[in-house]
Formats: sequence, structure tokens, C-alpha cells
Amino acid sequence: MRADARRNRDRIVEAARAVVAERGIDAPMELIARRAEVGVGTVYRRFPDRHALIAAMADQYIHEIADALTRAEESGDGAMAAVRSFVVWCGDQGRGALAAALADLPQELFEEMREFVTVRANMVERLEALVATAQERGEMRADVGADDLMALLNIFACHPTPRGEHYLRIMLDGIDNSSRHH
Amino acid sequence: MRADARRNRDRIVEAARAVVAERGIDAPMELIARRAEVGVGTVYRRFPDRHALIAAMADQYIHEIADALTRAEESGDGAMAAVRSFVVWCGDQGRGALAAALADLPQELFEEMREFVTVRANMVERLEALVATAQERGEMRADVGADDLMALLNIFACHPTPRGEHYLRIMLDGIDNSSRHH
Amino acid sequence: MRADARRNRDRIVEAARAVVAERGIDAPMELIARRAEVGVGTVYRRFPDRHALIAAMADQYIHEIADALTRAEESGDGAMAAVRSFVVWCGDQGRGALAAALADLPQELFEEMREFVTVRANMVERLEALVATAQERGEMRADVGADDLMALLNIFACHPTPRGEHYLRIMLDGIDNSSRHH
Amino acid sequence: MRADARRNRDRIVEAARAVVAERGIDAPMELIARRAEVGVGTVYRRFPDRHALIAAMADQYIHEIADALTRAEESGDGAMAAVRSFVVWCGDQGRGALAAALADLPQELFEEMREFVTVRANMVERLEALVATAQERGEMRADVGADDLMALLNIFACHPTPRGEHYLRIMLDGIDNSSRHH
DNA sequence: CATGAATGAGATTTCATTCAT
DNA sequence: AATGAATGAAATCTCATTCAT
Repeated sequence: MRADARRNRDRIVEAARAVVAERGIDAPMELIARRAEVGVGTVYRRFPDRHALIAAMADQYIHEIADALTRAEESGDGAMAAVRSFVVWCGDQGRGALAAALADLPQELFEEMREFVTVRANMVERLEALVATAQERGEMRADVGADDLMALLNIFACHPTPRGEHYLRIMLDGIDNSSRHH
Repeated sequence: MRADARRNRDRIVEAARAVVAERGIDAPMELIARRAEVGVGTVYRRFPDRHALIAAMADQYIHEIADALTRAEESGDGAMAAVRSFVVWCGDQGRGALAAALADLPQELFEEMREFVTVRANMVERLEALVATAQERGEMRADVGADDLMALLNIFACHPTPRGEHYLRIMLDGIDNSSRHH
Repeated sequence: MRADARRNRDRIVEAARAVVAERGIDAPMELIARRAEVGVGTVYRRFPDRHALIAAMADQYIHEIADALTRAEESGDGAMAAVRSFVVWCGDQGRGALAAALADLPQELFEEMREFVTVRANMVERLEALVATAQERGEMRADVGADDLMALLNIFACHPTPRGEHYLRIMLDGIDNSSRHH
Repeated sequence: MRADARRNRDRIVEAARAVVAERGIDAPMELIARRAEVGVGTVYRRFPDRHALIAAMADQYIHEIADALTRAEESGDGAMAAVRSFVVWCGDQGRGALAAALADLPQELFEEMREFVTVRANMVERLEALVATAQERGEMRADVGADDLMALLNIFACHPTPRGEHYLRIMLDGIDNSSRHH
């Protein structure tokens, strides 16, 4: 029953993302269970409490972002271009609710989220490298760090808007020394 | 006893802002009542339900913003400068929780919030004028409207950050044609 | 509504005693509420959690015992007789379940039960005096203290038995130097 | 595989005793299973429900007591001495939780516990003989039967106390005609 | 009018028990 | 036979809202 259990675990995380997207981070566990077509008990077997479930979603989330950064790095169009394409990818996805949910997670919870913290740190490091390169080449303004980029991306992720993509471009234009408006 | 009642009403709204700032929009009504040194019953006499109370906070909030715009207009340093100073003021204040609360208020509620909607509309109109002027003078990029500014301000208001002011300036630099980075 | 509230509080404690007597210390709060003809919410308004309710029962209980001791003291038949009549009274009452419940209360809870602890201490002190007098007069064996009496009474209280009174008498005969069996 | 199964059965009963001692009669079945290093399913295969498991523990328990009585009988120091040594042995052991658990087992369950009932009956009979002899010799007060002794022992077993042995001795002194206090 | 007591629906979490593998 | 995953009923506790005083 290992396989079954694994499948259920994934279904639960998936369901949780969907429900959190619709109802926010406080959505009843029962709803998540029902969405995953599973009893509440099963949810609690896999995730001892709500936080554990959130942590699992966060892990998935950060992995997706890290993967996006990898793809941007590998596109081979130069540092600033990689930053641009990463930023655009981030703005593109429908992750608003989850981002927002994570954003107002009590700080202390992150201390138990090893996986998340590690992956995130690694990703910021790689972004740091891109930023440094872009700045050395004079393509990016100097008073912005990878942390700032992440913070900005997060802020925008938390507030999905019809014109969101436009705003991200404004942000990039505020950062990118080589861009001049149309 | 009219005066007493008025005083109570104000105390309640004040208390609600404080409590919402600390505990989020879902803070227990009882807490708000206690902060206002009033029974829950009194809160419910003034505000038939939670939404009514939020609406009242929103009114106060929008008035403060409108006043800030007025001050910016009157500073007499030109359209773009006025926009800048208004934007910075907005980013400066500790209104995160309230902004966020208003942001995820169900859309239909605004229909009953006459005062709020009116004041907001008037303010957007005035901001529109500033934007038009700045754009005519070539000081502001053309693909940004007063609505966008409001949306951006709101987004940042919802996410107070140590470096928030910095981020706003980045956004302004993305908008302001006359700025070139240091 | 002060009077109503007070009445309710008392009904709840009364109901709790009855329900605990029937179903043990883990009886559902809902049952207690129903027995008191009150909503669960009301129970939780008066007693923030289960422990607070138990503490209230314990207070009542210890007061009843303390009163019994007072009556025994005032009977004026001498120290050993007072001890005897107190012990018999204790064995007589139908407090088994409550005694048992209190007996397996985690030790740390007593630290918050000021009233209970104080009353109990005062009572043990008075019993100590009786014991000392009886022992000075050679009426009671010397290696038994008030603490021991309380412990013994408690043990018997926790196990109501048809022949309970008989057992208490055996115990007294084990303690009372002046008694010789029939 | 019969041997394996038997071994498992024993491990489960052993684990159950340990867990019940620590966590009381309501300890989760899963905990017992884990302690026995066995799946819950296995526990339920051996013992259809919680009561069956308790009954098994009771069997063990009563056998131990019966054995103690046998040893006391065989000590050859006379009836009253045998009673004394049996009583003291019973009071000595750390079986509180189990005794208490059995004490509040619904009466009807005993009807299905053939083994337990039989062993117990046999033991009471033997104790009866000792008591009769002691009473004939005038060593024990006449209004106490083997049933009373068992009840008393049970009561004390249910309430382990630092001074428990002392209390048992007091009881014995209340029973033993030949004893006069120090 | 103000108060705060009462209500009860709803959310979280735990476990006994069943059953697929 | 053994395992441990799944289930769902039950228990605890919290709060929005109503209403007696």
C-alpha cells in the first residue's frame, strides 16, 4: 500500500493548493480532505497538523520557482535576460493565494521547514550570482539585491491583477539600466 | 446622549483599526469591543455586522489618502513631483493590515459603501489630472494610468517591508522618464 | 443579568458533579452543558477549559470536607471521637467519582488551584491538631499523621463499596489504641 | 508459525501492561501496537477489541496474585502470618494502573472472562480457608471475610502511594487480634 | 441605550476499528 | 498472517451574533 499512500499524499497536497487558492490559508481541513476524496483522518495521518500541510505546499512551491530559475539560467541569453525571463515567469503563474498564504505564515514556522529554507537559500544564491554579473556589466542598477528581487516578486505574486504583468515590466524597467521606455 | 453615541462610534472604529492591525481582519469582535472599552452589544448596535465596521474603517482610510493627495497637489512642485510625494506618503504609513483587509473584501460589498466609493472616485479623478499633466510634459511614461498607480500603491500597502520605500522608488524610477539611476 | 449568570454558574458546577459521578472525569463537556440545560458556549464562558471546571468542583468538594471537620471539632466529644466522626462522615458521602477524578488530576494543575490548596492546607492543619491531642492522650497510635488520614480517606473515597463503612471502621480500629474488637 | 503467533500474543499483552501503566486504560491501541513492535492490525487479529486485550491482562494479573497466595501458604508460618505476607506482597507491586483499569471494567465483561473468574474463585477459596483458620485460632477478627480482604487489597492496589505499605499494615493491625501497636 | 450572557454552528484534532495489499 | 492506510465519529474549543436585563 506504499503506492496508494504516496498517491494519496500527492492528491492531498494538490487539493490543498486548490482549496487554499479559492478559500485562503484558513480553509477548513475537511474541505481539503473532501477535495482530495479522502477522509479527514487521512489528511491528519500524513500531516500531523495544518502547518505540516502548509509546509508541504511550500516545498512544492519553492521547487517550482527554483526550477524556473534553472530554466532561466540555462536559456543562455545573458544575466539580465535571465533575470527578466525569471521575473516574467514568476509573474505569470496563478500562485497568488499560495504566495499570500505563505507570506503571512508566522515567522517561527519557517524554522521547522528545513526543505523549504534550504531550497530557497540555494535559489537566492544563484539569483545573487546573476544579479552580480548583470551589475558588473552595468546592465542592472547597483542598489538592488537578489533578496530585493525575491521580495518584489513575492509582493506581486501575492496580488494577482489583470495588469500584473505590466507592473512587473515597470519594475524591471526601474531596475534595468539598458531599458528606456517606448 | 448623541455626543456619547458619537464618541462611542469613533472609539469603536479606532479600536477596530488597532486590533485589525495586530490580529488581522478576522480578529474577534469581542476583542475590538474590549479595546474600545465597550460591550459587544454596543459594537453591533452601531455596525449591524462585521462588514459595516470594515466599511467604516475604509471610509476613514480613503479620507486619509485623499487628504494626502490634496497636500501633494498643493506642494506646488509640479505634477510628477506631486505624484512622487503622494506615492511615498502612501508607502510610508503603517496601514498594511487594513489595506490588505480591504483588498480581500468581497467586491459586492463596495456597492453599499457609498461614501468610500465617492471619495475614491473623486481622488482618482484628481490623480488622473496629475498624471495627464505629467505625461503631457513627457515626465511620465505614457502607458501608466491613475488606476495603475492606485493598484500599485495598494499592492505595496498590503505588504509592509523594511525596504518598502526603496521598492516604491524603484517602481517610480520605472515610471518616471526624467529619472536615470545613480 | 448578574443573578442569572451566577445561577448558571452554579448549575454548571452541579451538573458537572453529577455527570462526572456517572461518566468519570473525561465526560464530554457537551453532556455537562446539556445536563445544566445550557449551551456548551456558556460552559466555556464560565470555565475557559476543562481544568477550570474541575477546579471549581474541587473547591466545592474541599469546602464540604472542611465543613465536616468543623462540625466534628465542635461536637465536643474529645479529639479521638472527633476524628472518628469526621472519618465516618467522609466515608458516608457519595463522592467517589469526584474524589477519584481529583486523584488522577496531573499534579501540576493543583498549582493553579489556589482556593483548593489553601482550604485544604488549613483543614489539614486543624486535623493535625486533633491528631496531636489524641496521640498525647495515648488514644491514637503515634505513627499516623493527618496527612496519612487524608490519604486513607481519599483512597476509600475513590472506591465506594457496599462494605466501605466497615472498612473505614477497620482502619479506625487499626489506629485507635482504645478500641478492642467486639 | 504457531510459535511466532504465540510470541506476538505475549509481546502484545506485555506491551499493553507497560503502556497502560504509563498512560492509563485509555491508551491508544496504536501505542500498544508500536510498543509491541507490531502493526495495529495484528493486535486486532489477536484481540477482537480493547476489552479482549484487557481481559488478557487481567488473566495474567490474577495468575500472579494466585501465585503469590500459593507462596504465602507454603511459607509455613501459620495462617495469620500467611495472610500478612500475602497482603504485603499485593501492596508491594507496581500494578496500580492495571488494578484500577480492571476495577472500572463494566461488570458484564467478567462474564466472558472464564479464565479470570475461575482462577479468582479458586484463589478466594484458598484465602477463605486461611481466614477461617486464623479466626478459629482467634488471631483474626471475626467480621472480616476473604472477600473483604480482596476488596481492601484491590482498593489499595488502585492507589499506589509512597506510604502504601504503611497503610496496609494499619489495616492489618485493625484485623489482627494478636497485634498491639508499638 | 449599553451591557455582557447565552447560544450553537463550525473548525481542529484524535483514535478505535476496518480492510486493501 | 501481518501490516499500516483509511475512515469517520466524537470531543474540544472558538466566535459571530442575538437578546434578556
